[in-house]
Amino acid sequence: MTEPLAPQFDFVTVEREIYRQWLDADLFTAHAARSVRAGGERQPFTIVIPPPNVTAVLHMGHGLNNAVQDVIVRWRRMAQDETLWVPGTDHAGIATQNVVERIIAKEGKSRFDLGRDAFVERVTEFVTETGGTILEQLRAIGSSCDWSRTAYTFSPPLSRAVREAFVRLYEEGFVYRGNRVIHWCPRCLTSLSDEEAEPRETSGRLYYVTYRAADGSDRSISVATTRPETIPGDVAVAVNPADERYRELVGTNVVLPLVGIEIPVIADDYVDASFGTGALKITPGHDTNDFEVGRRHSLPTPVVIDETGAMREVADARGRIPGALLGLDRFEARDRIVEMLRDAGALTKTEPHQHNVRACYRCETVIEPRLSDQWFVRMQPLAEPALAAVRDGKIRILPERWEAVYINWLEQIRDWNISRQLWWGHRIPVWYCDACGGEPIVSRDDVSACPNCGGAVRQDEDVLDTWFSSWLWPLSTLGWPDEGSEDLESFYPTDDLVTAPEIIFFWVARMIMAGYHFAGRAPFHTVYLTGTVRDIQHRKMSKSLGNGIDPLDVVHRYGADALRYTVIAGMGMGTDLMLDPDNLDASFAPGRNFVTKLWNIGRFLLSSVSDGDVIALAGIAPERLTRADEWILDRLDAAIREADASLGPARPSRNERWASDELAQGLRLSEYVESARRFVWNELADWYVEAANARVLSEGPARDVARAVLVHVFDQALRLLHPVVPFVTEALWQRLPGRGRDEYLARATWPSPGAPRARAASFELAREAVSAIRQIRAEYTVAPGKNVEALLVGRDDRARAVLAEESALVGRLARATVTVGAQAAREAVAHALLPDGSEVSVLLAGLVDVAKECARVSSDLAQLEKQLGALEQRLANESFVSRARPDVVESERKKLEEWSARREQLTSKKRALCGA
RNA sequence: GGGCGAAUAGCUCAGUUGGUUAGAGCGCCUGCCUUACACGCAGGAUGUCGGGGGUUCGAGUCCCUCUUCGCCCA
Repeated sequence: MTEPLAPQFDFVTVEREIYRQWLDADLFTAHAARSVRAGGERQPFTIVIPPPNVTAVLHMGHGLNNAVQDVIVRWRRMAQDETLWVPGTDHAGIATQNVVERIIAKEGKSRFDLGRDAFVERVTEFVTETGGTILEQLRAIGSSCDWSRTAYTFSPPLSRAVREAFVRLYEEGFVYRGNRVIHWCPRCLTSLSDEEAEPRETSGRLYYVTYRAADGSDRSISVATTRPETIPGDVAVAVNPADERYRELVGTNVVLPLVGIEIPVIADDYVDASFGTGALKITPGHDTNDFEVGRRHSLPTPVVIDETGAMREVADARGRIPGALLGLDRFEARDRIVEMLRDAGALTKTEPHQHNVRACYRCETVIEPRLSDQWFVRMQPLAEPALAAVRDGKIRILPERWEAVYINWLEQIRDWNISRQLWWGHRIPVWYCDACGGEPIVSRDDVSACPNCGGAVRQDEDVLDTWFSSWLWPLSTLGWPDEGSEDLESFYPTDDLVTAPEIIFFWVARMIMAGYHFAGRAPFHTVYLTGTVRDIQHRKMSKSLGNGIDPLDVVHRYGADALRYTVIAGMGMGTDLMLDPDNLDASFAPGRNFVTKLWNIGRFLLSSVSDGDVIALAGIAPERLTRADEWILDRLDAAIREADASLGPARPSRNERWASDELAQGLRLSEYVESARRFVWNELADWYVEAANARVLSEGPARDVARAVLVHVFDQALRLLHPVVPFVTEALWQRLPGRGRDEYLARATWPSPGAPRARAASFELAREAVSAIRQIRAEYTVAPGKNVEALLVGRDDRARAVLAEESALVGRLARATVTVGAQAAREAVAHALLPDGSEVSVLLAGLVDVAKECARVSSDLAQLEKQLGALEQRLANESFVSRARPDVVESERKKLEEWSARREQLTSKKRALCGA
């Protein structure tokens, strides 16, 4: 009927072919009209992708993150939700600009040589040519995104959303222009947000500098600083008001060394009396904290370092920089000023000092805090609903421990600097009229003339922080600000957000704020934070360390399914994933082995049912099922239940709020995978396929039943596994008997468990008998091909009946000729006692070693005695019996009964074998 | 300096509200190329659950403390 399957799963060909089929059948496109929110029949389920940078190429982090999303999305699609996974990319302002600047630097040019328009044109070209590579790569790992909805943060519709958000926030008073000390990258020549200026542990030096009193007395005050080059910008020396040492100096003036200017000694609580000398130099132009102190004391704010990091009298700083320092880079200036201070006798000592220095998150250049005009968003009012959402269980963060981090940050949130002195990004929609010099004109539409005087206007030179477009992503990709957008109505709020913990502040928290502010609702109900991919030494994989693994390399070697299986099965919730870049075979063995196993099961199973029709299981009368059939159907149901329990619930059962018992449930992907794996491998392949084989190969009605069960169970198993290994399951499923041409597993219904099966449990006795015989065979190293004789003695009538009915099966699986008797054999045999008390004896002519058997029984008995002793003691304990839960006591009593019976059996066996 | 978390088999990790003899994958040992699968089959070994103290009839699980490691914020 069908061609036999290839001996090896040709994933290269098959994966390409299957993905093309999915696209041709348009399986990933969501239909807004089908969502219940738009009057349709289906629950919507939506994930928006964390948009990778438009210039990015796929790395393991993406591989992991998108595998997780695809598992969830495919599960919900099969569960018949109207499922939408929105793909897209981020224009990544600073990152992309840096990439293109590096390219033109090779041509010997800077962006200033090209000019703004030509540079932006150049970046646009670059992005058009190379951008979107990563989206192609996502297909190679099987991502089932709705490609018809591919979004880009710099596209016209999303740019419109950005403008709308900015203007609305301005109108509402949340956006303002402020003159503040911000983080400045002297290489990128832009300001950065608090989050973009990342702390780096650095070994520096602490310099102790003496500031002499201005009254000519010999009094002085020594300050400790890590940045002596900022001394020319000092406006005060601050001490703690409670600090006795300096009390009498407060209110007097000291002289700024090398500069000669007089500055006051002030008292401020900010100063930590225990750090350094307890006296702090205050440089409001170049330190955020000092800026606040300066403001409290109405001090001036001289700026002595320019935008490139060079010493210059930039503002309010006339006469402050000694000639020898003028024009020097800040680090050269540091060395120079240290020498000068030493020469002047003002440097009392230096000592090594570990501290955190902020660095640009894009180029690692040390940040220079700098006073400048920037646009800010007032965050505290926006943070309140975002804080409440997590506290009230409208949004859950998994693993839960990240909730504390989120809450902690939001509780002390600071205003967000959103302007960047870059060229690549959304230009700030603010215009200035120099003629009338009035209020800035903030507008949704481009402004060409001043609305007041009709004069010329110029647009603000700055662009917006990339994250100012990212925080709108769940809204803007669905059509916001167009309130009538079908997608917005049908798919917003979305469901899960899957991302890395590093961007909780950059992105996750801000999206929640934007969701509440602009749409009045949380953008999603679940935040799932993945772990980090690390190498064998637990170092984060990174380009610079060269310890990365290219996911596409893995796809070429072992297939996308193997990659997906390995990362999903290997990553518990929130735990890091360790992979060895130098040993891909070992790292991806779990996935590769499993996919191969699945393929081989399919190959065997499909070839054995390929001739003639297979009856649907529903057409088989229940009484025709064997005990093995019922057992595997029962195990299947158990696997389905476990998978459901590990994955779900998909959404809060009550509207928009998680019940406390649901808060931490679900999305345990590794547990789901393990349930499905165990079923397919350890139950279906290891037992049922072996057990059913004889019937499948036979002629007659038993064959029909076995085939029906086999096909049904495999069909369901493939459904269960499809989200994690979509390609191989789709390829096998389409070959199952009775499949039509245009049926796809990707759209098949998710399995649901059936009613309990009474006889299923009794099959365990047969399995235990087989295992017991196999164990004896292994212990006596009986050649695998050699048949043995085994006698099974049931503990009671029921066990005897089961063993009698299954004796042929037991014999076949254990390579034994099985007799079911009423009494244990007396000859020299190897014995085993099954958990229920039934006995197995294997006759081994000439092989049985009585001493060995005696030793085995004795050790079993000793073990049992020990446990039984503990049990008896527990039950003899009055307070246990009276205080433990009754069901616990009951089960302990039952156990005592069983174990005692077992002890009797073992004791009599021991007597027979060991003599005495 | 403030906050959070982790420590369970050689490695990576499960172990839900305290209640069977603490599990899985990989690795390891023994025997098998038994015509679906050696990327496999059968069997096996391995844990004072980081140390100490406490609560409890009962602790890997709860509390305190110490040690080590990690993360976030300053």
